[in-house]
Amino acid sequence: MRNIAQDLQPAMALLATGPVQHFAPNRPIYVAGDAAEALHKVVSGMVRTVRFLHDGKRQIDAFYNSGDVFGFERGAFHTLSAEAVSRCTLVAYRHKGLAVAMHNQELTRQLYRHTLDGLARAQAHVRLLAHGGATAKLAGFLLECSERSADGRLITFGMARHDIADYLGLTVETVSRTLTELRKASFIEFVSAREVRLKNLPGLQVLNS
Amino acid sequence: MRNIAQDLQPAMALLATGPVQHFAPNRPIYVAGDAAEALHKVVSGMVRTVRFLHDGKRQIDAFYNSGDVFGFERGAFHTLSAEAVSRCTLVAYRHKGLAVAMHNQELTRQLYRHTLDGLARAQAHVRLLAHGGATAKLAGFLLECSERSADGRLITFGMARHDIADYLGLTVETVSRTLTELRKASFIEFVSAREVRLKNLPGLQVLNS
DNA sequence: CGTCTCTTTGACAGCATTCAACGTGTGTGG
DNA sequence: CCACACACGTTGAATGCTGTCAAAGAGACG
Repeated sequence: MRNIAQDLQPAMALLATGPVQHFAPNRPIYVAGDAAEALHKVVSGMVRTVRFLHDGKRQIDAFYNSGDVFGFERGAFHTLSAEAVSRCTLVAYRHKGLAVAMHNQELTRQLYRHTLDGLARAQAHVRLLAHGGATAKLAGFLLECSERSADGRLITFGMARHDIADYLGLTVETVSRTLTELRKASFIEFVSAREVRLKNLPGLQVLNS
Repeated sequence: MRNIAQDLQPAMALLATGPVQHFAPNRPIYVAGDAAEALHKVVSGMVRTVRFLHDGKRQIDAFYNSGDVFGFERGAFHTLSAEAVSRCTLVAYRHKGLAVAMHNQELTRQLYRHTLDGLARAQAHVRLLAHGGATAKLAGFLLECSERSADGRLITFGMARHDIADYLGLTVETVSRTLTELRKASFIEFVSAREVRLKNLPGLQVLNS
């Protein structure tokens, strides 16, 4: 059975590249309310999309790594802010150019595929958030990181504990505590505070289920 | 009684449509793992997309009302199941037809827009789930229902308490308790168990923030 | 070497879940 | 028309987990 998404060729360049941008850690890329003039593709480093709540709390909608495209909006303005997590470089694809590119069927399909990626990502995030316990959430988060890592068993966090907490709807303390519990139970092993070795993938999948 | 063809006019009028389908409450529309052969548009009634967890628990990914399109998948198979909440009628758009339709720029644009709608919906859901308390979640849910209701102050739930609970990552008991608290605090008023009048919209927005 | 941020750990209070029981409504068959 | 069954909804009490407040340890960088 063929599906439109299957026809898309991920290997091809999305578009003729726009301006290349560099950002230092924690620098804003765009802010909620800004005009949404372009999509952004991560060339290197890591990006987070963020929502700031009225009570001062922060919520992370997604993390983006090399190859990921972000900045999709339904309307003319950004509903989220985007920030550099680590030092990173991006390429911008302006919507003006995209409108023209819609004549090109291949590019249209790639754009569609990246949107579907974002949708799948958001749905996976919902699954993570709705399914109860802190242990389950962390296990799920580790597995998510694992899938995006070169070595599936060695994860290098690009982000701080605080970022993980705001992504999972937990507090920093709970994240820290739960990670140590996972370590004590031999599910994981710390190389450093930001590097984790997964010692029991099946076990983590059970915790996550 | 409206003519089905009328509902199709604004979106994808030129597409070859599959048969119109009718479903009784709680009947499956498709199941996770099925081949994703078509998108579905709700003509009338309400649909939920569902994820069944290994421990027997259930999670609702989204609710869809008249005019909404669902069934977007990144791969060739459905990752979620879809079920009728109420008695409902749908129209299917097969991917075969869509692939041909990608030549038509206007249809492509509409398809893209519906995907963005799904993305925005999922992001709003993430926001709801991550932002703490049961009261905040219910307030957010009521506001979400309000925006989709003809009369913004009178909501008619199509779904059971159990569905609301699985959508918000809560238990039925907590949903029930929290709704009565909101009633006692005069934020809402029950016409019946499935009909609520919102008496304090600004107040609910504060609770939700 | 000192300062700052990040991370970890502890104690306690608060809130959601769990288990249990009781109302409520709806539809079916007698 | 009534009675009953069954699914849905509400309420109560106790447990357990996460948030909060507080403080100390660990790295990074000048």
